[in-house]
Amino acid sequence: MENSATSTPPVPSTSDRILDAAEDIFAEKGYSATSLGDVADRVGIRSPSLYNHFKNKEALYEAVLERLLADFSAPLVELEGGPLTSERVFRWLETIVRQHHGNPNLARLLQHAALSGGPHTNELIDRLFRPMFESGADKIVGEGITLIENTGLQPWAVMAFNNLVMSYVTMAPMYRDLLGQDPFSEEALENQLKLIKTLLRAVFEYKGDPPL
Amino acid sequence: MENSATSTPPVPSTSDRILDAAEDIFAEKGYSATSLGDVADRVGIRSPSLYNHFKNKEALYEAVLERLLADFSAPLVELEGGPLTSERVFRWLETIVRQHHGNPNLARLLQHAALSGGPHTNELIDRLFRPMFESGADKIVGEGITLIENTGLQPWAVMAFNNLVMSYVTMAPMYRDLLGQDPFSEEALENQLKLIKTLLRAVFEYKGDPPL
DNA sequence: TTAGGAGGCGCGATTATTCACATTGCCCCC
DNA sequence: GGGGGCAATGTGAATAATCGCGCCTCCTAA
Repeated sequence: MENSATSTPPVPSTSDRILDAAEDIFAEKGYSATSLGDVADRVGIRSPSLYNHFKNKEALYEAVLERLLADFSAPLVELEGGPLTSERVFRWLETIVRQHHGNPNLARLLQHAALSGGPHTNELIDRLFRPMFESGADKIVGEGITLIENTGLQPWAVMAFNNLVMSYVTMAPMYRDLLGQDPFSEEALENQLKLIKTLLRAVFEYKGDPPL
Repeated sequence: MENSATSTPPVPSTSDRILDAAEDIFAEKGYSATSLGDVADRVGIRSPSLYNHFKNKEALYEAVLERLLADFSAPLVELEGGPLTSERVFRWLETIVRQHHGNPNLARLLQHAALSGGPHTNELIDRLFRPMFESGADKIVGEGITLIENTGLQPWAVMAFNNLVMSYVTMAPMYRDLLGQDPFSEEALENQLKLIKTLLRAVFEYKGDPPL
């Protein structure tokens, strides 16, 4: 009871510290290039001690995935249901942007999985993206969105906006180099939100098919 | 002289076959997770034989990068210079889309580099993206593009459209699963081009800042 | 006293790299 | 034309490092 509700950081357990370290390293190097020695080093223990907390490397990876998926799913459920106004869509995108901005590791892990495979890749894709195509997110209609409605590009557009958000964090070093700004600063967040908002607005307001 | 100009495939040299195999595997697994044994296996030789053609693993990686950069730079130089009309911008984007569609390996390698580092990462970023910010591609003005002009988001928009293109191929497995279509089919290419064209048109025509 | 958790040791597999060696094709000179 | 180098290119064996992982011992807190 000495560390349950005393101060703000409640002294994370060893298991949690292992999860934290593993998440960072898996996200950086991908599953197969990650060595348990590196994970143990960051925690400050020896690699055989990891086996007191997780069955093996794959189980550790699985636990990392599970925790990330839980963290990212939570704030999105409250946005489900109800009519899909343009404002709702933007709030949904803004939530996702802020999530990935706060913790880039899920996007990085997913990108590694998409490139190289690794355990549970299909399950990861399923649990992250199926909801978007089932709970109505692909039915963005009712406000006169000419862009998507009659071109059959709805799912493509959904994927595109998602990629826009996720590739921003997986390509963070590029942004750092080329824009000369910490891509995870508050200022950069605002810029990305402004751009996405503008793009989204352009899409919602765009009508017709004038000659290019 | 017996195989100089006989048939269409001019019997690639061993070095070229090594480059082909290495490119695929580096692009899939990234630098550190790629084993020279895998490369040699795909070529059909033993791994020590690789050292007859390349000094070491890093030199092989370097050669792969060099060849890819040369291939991708070539079709883009002819689009440089001249006034930046919306049509030019779209043709430029279309060229990039078709390039990455034809060979996804550069995008994949760059994504690995952005995530995990590896040799020559900074040089790779430089040579791929600096031209876009120097030769005038960031000065998309003159047609009344309200979106970009006065918001300071120009480079952000350039990066966004690039990410749109590149993340499509790095996320190809996702597209295959979720859209139920081979992401590298002609049909998928047309869909992606249509979406990008539409987005770009929306951006070019969008003016003003009505309330969201 | 007891059980959980950390460390030390080490096995077996894989990796990049080196080296000694076999084989091949080619040029040159007798 | 035959044969002696010779460079190019392949091979298997060997090395040192690293990896995942199992085993066993010891410490310590309840």
